[in-house]
Amino acid sequence: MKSDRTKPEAQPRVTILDVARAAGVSKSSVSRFLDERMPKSDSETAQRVRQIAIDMGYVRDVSASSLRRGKTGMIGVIVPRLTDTVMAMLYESLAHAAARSGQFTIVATTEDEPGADRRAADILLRRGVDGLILSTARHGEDFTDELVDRGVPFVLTLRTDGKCRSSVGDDCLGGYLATRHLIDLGHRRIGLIAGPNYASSATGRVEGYRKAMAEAGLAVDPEWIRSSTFGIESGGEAARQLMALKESPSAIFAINDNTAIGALSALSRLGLSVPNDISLVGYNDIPVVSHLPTPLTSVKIPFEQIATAAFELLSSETVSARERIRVAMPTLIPRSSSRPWSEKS
Amino acid sequence: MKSDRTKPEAQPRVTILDVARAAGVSKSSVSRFLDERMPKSDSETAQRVRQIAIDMGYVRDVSASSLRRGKTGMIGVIVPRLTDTVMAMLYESLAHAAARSGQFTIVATTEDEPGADRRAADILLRRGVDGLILSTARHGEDFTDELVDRGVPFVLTLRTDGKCRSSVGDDCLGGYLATRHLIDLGHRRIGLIAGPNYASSATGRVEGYRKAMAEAGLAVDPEWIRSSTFGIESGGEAARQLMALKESPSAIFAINDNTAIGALSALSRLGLSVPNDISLVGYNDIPVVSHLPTPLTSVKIPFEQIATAAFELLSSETVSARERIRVAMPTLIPRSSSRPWSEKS
DNA sequence: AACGTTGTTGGGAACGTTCCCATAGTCAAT
DNA sequence: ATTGACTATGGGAACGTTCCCAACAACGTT
Repeated sequence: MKSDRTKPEAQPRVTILDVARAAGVSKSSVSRFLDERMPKSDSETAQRVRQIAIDMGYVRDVSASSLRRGKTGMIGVIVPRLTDTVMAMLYESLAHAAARSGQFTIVATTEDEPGADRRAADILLRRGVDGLILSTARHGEDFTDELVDRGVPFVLTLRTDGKCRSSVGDDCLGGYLATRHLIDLGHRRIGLIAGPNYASSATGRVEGYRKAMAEAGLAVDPEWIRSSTFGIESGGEAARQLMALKESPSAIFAINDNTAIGALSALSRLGLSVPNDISLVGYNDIPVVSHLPTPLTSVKIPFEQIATAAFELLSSETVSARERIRVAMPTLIPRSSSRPWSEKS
Repeated sequence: MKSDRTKPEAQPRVTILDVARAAGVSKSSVSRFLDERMPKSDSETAQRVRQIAIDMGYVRDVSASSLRRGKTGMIGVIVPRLTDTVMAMLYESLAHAAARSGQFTIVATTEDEPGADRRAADILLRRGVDGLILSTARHGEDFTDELVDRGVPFVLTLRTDGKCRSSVGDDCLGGYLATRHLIDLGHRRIGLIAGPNYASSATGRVEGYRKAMAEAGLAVDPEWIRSSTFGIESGGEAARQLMALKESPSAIFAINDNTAIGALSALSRLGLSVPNDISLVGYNDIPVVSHLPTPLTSVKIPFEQIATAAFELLSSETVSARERIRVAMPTLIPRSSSRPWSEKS
């Protein structure tokens, strides 16, 4: 009970006034010298004052600064959940990008529930964020209109609505690359574990799939396309359905790594081997998939690049229609889960 | 180019003064009526003023409020990384717990690098957090002393240094349960993929392992214990080393699910089947492990409970020595990766 | 009727910073 | 020497809220 290792009394704060007094200049000057927004100012005194501030242990009070400036330097990020590694990767990249421009991100989650993004945005805006980055865009929702009306700067990422400023991966290309890879390996009957159709990331990849199939002159049986919720369980269910078809596919392209993992598990439980009996390709290249017993072929998304572009879009005053949606190129990473196929086997 | 869907001019803010004017009372009264910290106040006028505030779309300016109150209502959380699902689960639980007490969490990551927690704490403190929750405690580091000196309230979580306020899982019990489970199944030679010895979570589980082995009268060959970095790759390497022993183990307890996944992969590549040739138990019960081709037996940690306790510790003025370290009970979740063993096979 | 006790109210001064503006200083060109 | 055009400086007023305190009202007790 005697020496509780927390909470002695806090030291009194060193203010800009203390620094001013110590340096023999006015608070206004100190404020100017310490203003990170104007790069020049390195006169004789400026440097001296800055050094004194450091020596005295001065740290700017963000509350006071934000109050006066009308900006907090915080950007709100909305993701479905952080326990989805893809979203965690995105968020970490966004946090890095923010730090690079002297800003800071705070995050709120929606669990992918329909109305939750509005609530999340509200919480973040109450906290005083200067802008929002949303990865929860849904086709046919007017939530973004509300943000526009309120004058809140925002950018969509990973998923776009096709209208608002967005920084996304080229999902169509990614879907094409994945499917094309399987076609090149000799597969003809390729199943698709699609995503929910409210997400542009999912529909884009489906589009890429169709494009690759069409280009190869392969007809797509509608039965080959099964939707999912992006979840592992859901991917397993879709895989089971695909394998229950009279002419089951020899390869499956899963809309993301989660559904691919679910599929892997379901296939294994059906006594099917990946890649001997069936090839499998995922999407996102989350760390775990390269370390599975059968390392998964997947499509890598350049998150850092997407995050950087998102911040550029967020901070630019106006953006031409052409540049409103920034698209980053994905890369296919071939691994053991996909292998050549010949029809006779 | 014409209708850029972001940035019209922002509306002028509704202040407490506007509300006061509209309601015909003083700003002081409005401030009091809207103060969430005092629950009582529901006089006639109080309710009327509150309603007017809502109708006018008033939202409190956190910067001004924080400046005056000297508190921001933000708690900083430091984790190694969010792309580790365990840490993401922890953070989400902490975020929930914070929301329940009207607070908000912001997060910074360290990548588990030695000095990075100090930097992360600095960033968060500059942002004005009222306190810190650290999951990066290391044995034999004096970083926490610095926080104590500066008068910053903080709590350790998941990992403890044994001195400061902490909210952790009972790692010794968890390690015991996992090992005991394998012993009960008939295993006698049980390998351990330990963690880095700077983390109390890892050393606690090792302790539990030793306890269970000792209790069963089983000698522990030092060769059976391999350290790791908590990473997938590292778990695979440890598993390979274990299986290279002249008398290789019939079961492996991995310090966390990541190393278990790495082990699973390595074993599979050695042509060994889990659980037929060897049993495997992980720790943390991250979502993916229950959906692997061989669902993994794991130990579940009550994150919500740990998060709640962390906030209680953070906000309580004084804490008796006995209650300084709060310990939550883990639960073993048996799945297919562990099965009975008899020596003759 | 005078007294404390309790509760509610509004005026005004903080909180620490930034920004506007007026003043003073420097230099070059007239 | 006077003007003009800059640049560096400090005083003071914001920013929106909370908190202190004094004023007042309402009540029951002596």
